[in-house]
Amino acid sequence: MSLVIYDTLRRDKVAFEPREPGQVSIYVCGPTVQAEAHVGHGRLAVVTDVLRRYLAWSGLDVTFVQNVTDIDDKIILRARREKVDPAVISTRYTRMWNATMDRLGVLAPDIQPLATGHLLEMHGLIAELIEQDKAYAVDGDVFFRVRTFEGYGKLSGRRIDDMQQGEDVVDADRKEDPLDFAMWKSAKPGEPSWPSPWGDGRPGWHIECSAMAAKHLGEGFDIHCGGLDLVFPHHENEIAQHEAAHGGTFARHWVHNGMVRMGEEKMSKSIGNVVSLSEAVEEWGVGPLRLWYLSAAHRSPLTFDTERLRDAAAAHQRLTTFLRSARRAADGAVADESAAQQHRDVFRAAMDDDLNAPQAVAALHELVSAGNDRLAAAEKGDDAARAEVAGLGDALVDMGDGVFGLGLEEALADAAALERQLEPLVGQLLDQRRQARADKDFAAADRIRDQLASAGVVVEDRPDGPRWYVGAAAPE
RNA sequence: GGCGGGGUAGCCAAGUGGUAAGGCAGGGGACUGCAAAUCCCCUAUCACGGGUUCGAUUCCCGUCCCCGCCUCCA
Repeated sequence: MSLVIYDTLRRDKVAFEPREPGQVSIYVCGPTVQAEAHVGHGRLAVVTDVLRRYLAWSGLDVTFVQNVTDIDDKIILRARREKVDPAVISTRYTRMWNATMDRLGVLAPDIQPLATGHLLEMHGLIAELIEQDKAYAVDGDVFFRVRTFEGYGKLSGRRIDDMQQGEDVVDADRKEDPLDFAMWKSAKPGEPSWPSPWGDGRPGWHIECSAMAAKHLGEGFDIHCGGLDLVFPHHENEIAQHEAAHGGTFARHWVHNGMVRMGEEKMSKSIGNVVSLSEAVEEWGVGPLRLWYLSAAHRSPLTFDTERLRDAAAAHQRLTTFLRSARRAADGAVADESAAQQHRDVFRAAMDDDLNAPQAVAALHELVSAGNDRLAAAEKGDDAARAEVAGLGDALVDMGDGVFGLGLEEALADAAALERQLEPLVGQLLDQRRQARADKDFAAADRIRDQLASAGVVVEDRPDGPRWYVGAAAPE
């Protein structure tokens, strides 16, 4: 493992050094469960999933924590609109989030802590900060005294005095300083609240992550992930809360993913240009969608549009087609592990270099090119070629599915199940077609082929006879 | 205004001080009854202007343009 990764705090690529050799702890800021996940959330999910898979693939033992923010202004607003309890909203969207993640092929977190389940931990942290005079309570609200933390701004590269203060600072009348932020918000009529030493209320947004990350991963855990748009103020405040209270280092590495754009704009709920993640998975399929996510470096912006998704789908098909051909041509041959060594090395080098997914995907394509080159020989029964093709296919699955979660093997298995069902029907049609071709009635033969194609059955005429399979339905 | 990230072929996108991966699309050829799959071949003076250097797309300075954060946001 010699991963080098860009660390937002140090503003540079740095060698990844886990706190404990061989073990990695990752905390990811999860969703505020107030609406369906959109394609932007999917990027966070895939980037962190690939990071996690890659570390595990490299032999490390990964503990992955992603929280759920289940209490917040927007949840309350939505509940009020729908005239239901806020917990109904948070429960609904937590379930939807998890279901969508599952369909996206994202591994479930080892721990998925809820904000409302960690109020005691938050209270402890807040009390500690008050004790140290780094926070103060005013009429049931508790604010963090930003100017007492000298490291404030180190993550986002801001100097406190440069910060522009908008005219509409929330709670300006009660804050000592407009920069201060709420850790505990006093109960408002009609809002859910919990008891606390400072009166009934609910937690501020930032406190939950400080408290839950420390509780589940301990101080100085390895990697904190989130969207680039959370750097300030959310992550900055997480650091301030933890480090002001305990000293030390909150997280060793900060990894942020870039935004998804629609055209030239960020995809964002407030702009209202969001595309539902579950609909995107439905429309494009897991593999193509994930390949699209991996088509740009993880910090770069990535644009969502039909043409790019189509490109990704075509590229994905190239991988699947090779795997199908390789499996068939290998015909049970013992894989030649060395066949893919070079491609594994390139893949690993690319991933080690700041998770350079575009380059790693290129390595997969080069593997496919090498495999395609040997396919003809393998199909003719050349034993060495069969072993090579088998080895390349295995390596493609190992990297493409194991690290990138492309679901290549699964797609083939799904197709195979359909093929078994369709066998009698397709067999009969192909018999008719064989007869038509023998009679030189190519119009009839082509009609049959077209009919099968419209049902997703692809027919290829080979020197040794027709071959067919259920192809991925190409989205239009 | 402050901070940060970018401008590479028709599109997407890596990358390097010694004339630039990969995918998609396109063109030509092989194979095919025609296709499909596959193979071979073709398609970039790296935003602009200076500078450093034997040599810069890659380093430095400037200019133009784009995007993100600075308020909720993955």
